[in-house]
Formats: sequence, structure tokens, C-alpha cells
Amino acid sequence: MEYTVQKLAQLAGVSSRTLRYYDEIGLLKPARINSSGYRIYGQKEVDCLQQILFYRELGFSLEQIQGILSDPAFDAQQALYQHRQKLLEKRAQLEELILNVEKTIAFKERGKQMSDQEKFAGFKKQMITENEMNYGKEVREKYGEKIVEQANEKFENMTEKQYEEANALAAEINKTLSMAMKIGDPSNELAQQAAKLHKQWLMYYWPEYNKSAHAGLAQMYVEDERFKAFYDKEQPGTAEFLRDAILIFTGLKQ
Amino acid sequence: MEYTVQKLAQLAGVSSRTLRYYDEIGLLKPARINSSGYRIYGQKEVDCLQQILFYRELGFSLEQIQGILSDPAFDAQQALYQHRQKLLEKRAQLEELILNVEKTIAFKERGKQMSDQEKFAGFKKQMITENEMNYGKEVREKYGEKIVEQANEKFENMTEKQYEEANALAAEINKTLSMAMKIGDPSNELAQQAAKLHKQWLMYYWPEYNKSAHAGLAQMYVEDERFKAFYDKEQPGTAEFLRDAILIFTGLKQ
DNA sequence: AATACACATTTACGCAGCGTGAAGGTCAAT
DNA sequence: ATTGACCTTCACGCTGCGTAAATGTGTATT
Repeated sequence: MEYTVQKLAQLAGVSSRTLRYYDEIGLLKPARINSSGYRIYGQKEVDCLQQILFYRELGFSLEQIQGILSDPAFDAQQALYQHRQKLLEKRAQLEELILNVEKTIAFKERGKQMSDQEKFAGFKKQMITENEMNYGKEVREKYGEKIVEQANEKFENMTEKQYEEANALAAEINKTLSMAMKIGDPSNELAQQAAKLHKQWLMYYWPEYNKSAHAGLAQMYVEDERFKAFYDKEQPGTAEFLRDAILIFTGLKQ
Repeated sequence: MEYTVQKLAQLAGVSSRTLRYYDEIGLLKPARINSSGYRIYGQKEVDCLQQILFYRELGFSLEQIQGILSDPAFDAQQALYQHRQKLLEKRAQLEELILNVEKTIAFKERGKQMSDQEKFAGFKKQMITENEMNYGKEVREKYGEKIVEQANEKFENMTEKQYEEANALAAEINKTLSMAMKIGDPSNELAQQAAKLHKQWLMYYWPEYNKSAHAGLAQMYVEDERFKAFYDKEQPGTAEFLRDAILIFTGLKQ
């Protein structure tokens, strides 16, 4: 059986350009060239092409394939081993690359979360200052107008650095919380650590700390859907969990 | 601090050609060009180069980096995700490649093993001709000295080509057997195919075929530990499986 | 026989990211 | 003035073809 470029190309599932290229680089010469200059391939060339494509699929370069096929018995084995070795190295590199990309993603993700929390901080400010919430009202009733004004002032006078510290704290709270959730007990050490961090975080925003206000805020985290959604976005039940941890931390439960 | 190409190149650990190229494609333009046409880079460019190299290490193309750096906040995140996705796909491809290369190695290895089987054939010869085994004895008793001598002669007169054919057959038997093993029933079509191939293989070595000798050999495969080890080396139980298949094939069981 | 249309041919640019010259100017020191 | 270490701008080369462009052939239909 004899084939022209196109026929052979179709048979082998490559382009005719590829066959001409293989001819050009001497990888696969046609059996003969007919009177019109057409390349004519025979059975031997078909077999050879199959071999070429086989090694090509294994990721060998055309040059390597040429080497392997020109001296088949000797090199093929060793070439395969070396090739495998190279592929393994390549894979190791890729693994590392992927790890680095993932680290970068995580890093940026954290950065993004902080800008989310920026909004949240704004949201919180709105809550405290504009008296929209019942709890806002309650706080005002309980602690008076003066303290609320002081809080606003403190918030608005935060330096950039303090702001970043607060956000870093918030990120740590999240992390600690998510770890504590895995254990599942709000009286557990890790959960109490989260509550403590939360207190520290609060102190960036509140003019003074007291346990019942902290506990009240914690309760609000559960009852206000906006807060709840914020805390639950990664893991449902986080708001409740944090509330319970804080209630225990403040000693206002059990 | 200002740098010429070379200085910056040294600082960043790239070649000056690279910096010129980055200038050429507009990825990193020098801060200014001095009166002699020298490229002069400033602090801003140093920082930018750091970013470029960072993303380059993550495997991004220069074009992608250009995109990311020109509109940092917006694209970077998504680009990272997409990039990760692409890397994962690439890894999957690599895995497959490696698997295929290893398969090929194993296949060629088996070819090499055929020269092990050369030993094995020698081993077999020894067994049959030198009357070491009970089964060897039995065969002699059953079929007489003459036929054994004929077998030896046939074996020693095998051409290279016949020998290779026989080895190819042996390889096919192995393959068929391992597939049949997955199904698990020695009366199954594939297992019977293996038995048939085994008969054909035998006929390269035996002067004449008969069912009971075939069945006897099959039994020996199980009872002689050397044969058993040979057949079981890839998958325990293969010797028994082959024996059962051959017993059914020869009709000497059930 | 003319036309159409699918095939064939060679030549050559393009791709990514530089390496590696070549041919020539500039700077500082000798 | 010369040297030697810099700098500059071309421009080709690497891989494995894709994708024209320009031109010739083979076969079927009108």
C-alpha cells in the first residue's frame, strides 16, 4: 500500500505539514518521490511513523526519537529511563510551582479578607454610630451616649498601623476559630484563645472593655443576620460557636 | 539609587539581555535614558522587576505578567486561580505521561525478561531433557525417550525468528492472562484465549501436541515452585489460574 | 477541451523567551 | 592614545510545527 502525504497524514492523525517537516529534518523520508515531485510513503514508513508518534506521545523530542530509532535496540531502554527521570524532575518542579501558587493565593486571599473586614469595620461603625440596631440602642441605654461617642472617636483616630494590626488580629481570630471548630467545644482552650483574641480585637474599637458588653456583642453576632452571615461564611455555626466561647470567656454563662 | 542594565541584572540575578528584552516588549521600561543612550533604572523599576520575577517563577508568561501588573488588584486573584488550574491540568498530563513511559519501560523490561525466559527456556530444557523433575520422569514414562529427544532437537534447531515469535507469544500470554485474572473465571473466554496461546507457544517447543501432556505441564506449573514463582511474580495465583484455564481448555476437567 | 476543485509542491514568517554573536559607541583608568 | 569594561542596536537560532502565498497536478464534470 502506498500513500501520499495527505493520505498518510489522515491515517496517522497528523497534519501533512508535519510529514513534510519530518522529511525536512530527515526524521521520516518518503519511500520515493514520484514524477510530479509528490512524496510517496510505503508500509515501512507507516510503521516508522507509528513508532515516531509513539515516542512523541511519551514526550520525547524529535531529535531524541531520531536517535532512538536509528539505533533501536541499544538506546531505547536507557533513553526511556533517562526520560522518565527527567519527567519526574519536571513533575517535582511542577509540584513546587503549584504549592507556591497556592501559597500566593492564600496570601492574597488573606489580603482580600482584610478588605472585606474593612467593609465590616465600616459596617460596624455604622451600627454603633447610627443607632440602627436594637443592640446599638441597648448599648446606648446601658452605657450611655458618652461612651458611644468615645468609641466613634477612637475608631476614627486609629492610625493606619493600628488598623492593620486590628485586621491581622481579626485574621488570627478567624484562623483560631476555624481550628477550634474542629474540636467543637467552646470551653476548649483554643476556643477560649479565640475569645481572648476577640477581646483584644475589640479593644482596638472600644474605648473601654467590659464583660457584659462583650457578651452582648457576642449574642448580637448570632441574632443579627448580617453579623451571622459574616461569621458563618466559611463554616456555618461559627457565629454561635464564637458566642458560646465568649459567653464562657466572660464568665456570663455557667 | 540608580542602576545601569548590568547592575540591575546582577542585583536581580537575570541577564542584561533579559532586561533589554523586557524593555523591548514594554514589560519593564527604564526610568530614563541618559545622554549616551544608556538605560537607567530607579527604585520603582527594581520593585517592579521583583514583581515580574515573582510571577515569572510562578510560571506566568510575560504577557500575563504584563496584564497582572498593569491592573494589579483586579486581575491578580483570578489570574492566580486560572493559573493554578492550568498547572493542575499540566500535572495531570505529566502524570499520565509518566505512567505511559513506565508502562513502556515495563513492556521493554519484559522484552528483556524474555532473555530471562531464554534462561527459562534453558531451564525448561534442562527439566525435560535431564530428567530432574518428577513430571519430567512422568513425561518420559508416558511418552517415551524418543519424543523427549525430538523436543530437544526442535528447541536447538529453532531459528532466531521462531525464537522471537515464541517470546512474543509468551508476552501475549502474560498480557492476556493478567486481563483474564481481573475477570477471575478460568472458563471465561479471555482465560481460554490465554490457554490457546499457551498451546501455540508450547508448539514452538514440543515436537507434537497432546492434551494430557499440556494438562500435565499445567499442573507442574503449580506444583513446581520455580515455575510457580515465575508465573506468580506479577500476580499471585496466576499459576493456578493458568492451570485451571488449561485444564478446562484441554477438557480434562469437568 | 475547458473548467472546477481537491490535492501536491516549495518558501518563508510567526510563536516564547531569551542566548549568543556582530559591529560599533562610551567611560574611566592608564 | 590606548586599553578594557561597559553600553548600544540589529539579527539569527532554538522547537515543532501553523498558516499563508504562490504555483503546479490529478480527476471529474460540463
